[in-house]
Amino acid sequence: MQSSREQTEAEFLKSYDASRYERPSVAVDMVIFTILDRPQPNYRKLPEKDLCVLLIKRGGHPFKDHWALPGGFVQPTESPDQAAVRELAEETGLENAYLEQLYTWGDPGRDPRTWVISCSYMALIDASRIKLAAGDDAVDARWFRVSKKLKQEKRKLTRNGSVLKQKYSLLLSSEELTTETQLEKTITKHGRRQTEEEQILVPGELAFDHARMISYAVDRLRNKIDYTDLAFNLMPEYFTLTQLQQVYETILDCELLKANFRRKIENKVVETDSFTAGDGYRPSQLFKRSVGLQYS
Amino acid sequence: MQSSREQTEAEFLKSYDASRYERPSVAVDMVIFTILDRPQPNYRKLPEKDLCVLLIKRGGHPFKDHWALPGGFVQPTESPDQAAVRELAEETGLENAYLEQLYTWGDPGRDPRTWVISCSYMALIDASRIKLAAGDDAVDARWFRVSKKLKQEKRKLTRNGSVLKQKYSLLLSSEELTTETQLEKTITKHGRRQTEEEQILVPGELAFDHARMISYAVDRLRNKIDYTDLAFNLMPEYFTLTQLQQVYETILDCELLKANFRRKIENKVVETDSFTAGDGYRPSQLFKRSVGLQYS
DNA sequence: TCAATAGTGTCTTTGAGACAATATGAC
DNA sequence: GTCATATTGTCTCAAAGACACTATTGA
Repeated sequence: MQSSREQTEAEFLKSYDASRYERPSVAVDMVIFTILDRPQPNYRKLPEKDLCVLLIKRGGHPFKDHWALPGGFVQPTESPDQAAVRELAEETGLENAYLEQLYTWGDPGRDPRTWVISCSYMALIDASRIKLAAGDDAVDARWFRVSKKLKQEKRKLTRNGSVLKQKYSLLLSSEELTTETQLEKTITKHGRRQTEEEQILVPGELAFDHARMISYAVDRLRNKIDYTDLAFNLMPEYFTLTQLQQVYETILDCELLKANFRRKIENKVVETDSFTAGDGYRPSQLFKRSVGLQYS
Repeated sequence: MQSSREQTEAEFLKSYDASRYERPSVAVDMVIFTILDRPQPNYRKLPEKDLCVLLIKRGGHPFKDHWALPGGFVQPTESPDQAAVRELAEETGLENAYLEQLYTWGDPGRDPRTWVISCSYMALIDASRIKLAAGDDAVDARWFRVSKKLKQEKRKLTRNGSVLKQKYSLLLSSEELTTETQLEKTITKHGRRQTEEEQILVPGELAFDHARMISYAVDRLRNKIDYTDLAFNLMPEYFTLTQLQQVYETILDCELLKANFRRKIENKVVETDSFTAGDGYRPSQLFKRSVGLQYS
């Protein structure tokens, strides 16, 4: 195989013409999620949780002073996956967080400078492990609360199928800025075919198409949390079952019944001998993730 | 926003430096699936079904004369998604098949010519609509039967977690060539963290890393067929429930019970007045996909 | 009649969801 | 005791799975 490839170098060089075509820059953009406690005014109450995403304030053009996802260009010596690991480490100092490739975006014109194709990744990190060195390398980095809500839904029958249009509001907020992006998801059934598409109706103040990337990541997280163990990546090593439930509730944006939730996750966790204390109410047992031989 | 971006052109140009970095070529590779009847020797028996993938024989280096996924480079005027639509049309003549982005691969050295990052897509087409104009543009194109099977499984407990190693065999076969690729999937649980990885143990005769792309696509198809309506994209407009069940069985590589299957899909299909005839056994009612307002 | 597939009924088991009841520590 | 949360038990309902039975065609 090797030898036959080197045999006719003329042809090899001919196919090398591909390198004369125009090439895009390829970037990775990191949607880094964590769960943070909301400052709770009422004493001796459980703190509420928020799903948060890490954004940085851009120092240079384009979109100077706008908030954007952390990321960077893929180097010739690394794969996009490796670039994502590197960017995550540079941004948060974490070497081994959960990381998942999401989608590769490349609408012409998504970057006003030049042709850039971007591969988005989702990272899940445990907030207790990270100390946001704000201004790490002279950039502002902040956690923004994320809330994606369905605002409107329209169903229509067409000649040979049907259309479902859903309007969503994606709200990102920190102490410095609150910005809303309005998106429309269109699910079309035409004959046997079903297609799905999400468009930006009203862009917010985020740089590039990063609001859409965040929206996509929220969807993925919501969908996968039910049938995977993704949630544990957002937990500290020891946690109470109520804390775990709060993480599910925050991500799914709905309330769950305690008894049912515990049944559902009972074989994914192991109890420990430790308990919480000093909270003004009954102590709660601490659990760890099960390290057993079940996989999901 | 626009004005502030044009304000300090000096800075704009500075960030434009990104274009001086080395850039990769970006390609799309198409995993085009269909279901084909296996030639059935026994008369008046239902034909068995095979999951098939479209491969083309490469005319040029590298991997000259090896079989490969159809695909091509993304142009500056289009997104990867649009490139996938274009490539699918060029290869099959189909304008509106089901198409889904799968994964973006970019291991350095995956293409011996130069730095190429490739975005893989899965397409599902109804074999009854396609007439493989073999040698369309002077390339051989063939359907290869796909079979991915678990060969071995090892579970091990580690200090702070566990490891599951699964060996798979991916068999691709047509009249011209049968080739096997052996893959190993490693699922590691370490503390709260769960990671998954698939490596090639023994490469087959396919070009580039295309065997891994096919393996990934088969996994995706198997996972999604349970909770989506993907299967209908592989069906003709009118079909019997047994044919639909065969498609599920072929993809999942297991047998299903008729009564249960019918209950599961009864609200996804609509009956018609037509029946099959002349098969040597009881006629079967033909169904269409439901065009109702349910979505999945 | 038989071979082969089409189509339906029902029992059991499993799991999701709803709700109720009891327990415990700080104050 | 009260407040707020922790923890467990049980009932119902729906879906999944297993299995058995009847129906219809061509030969």
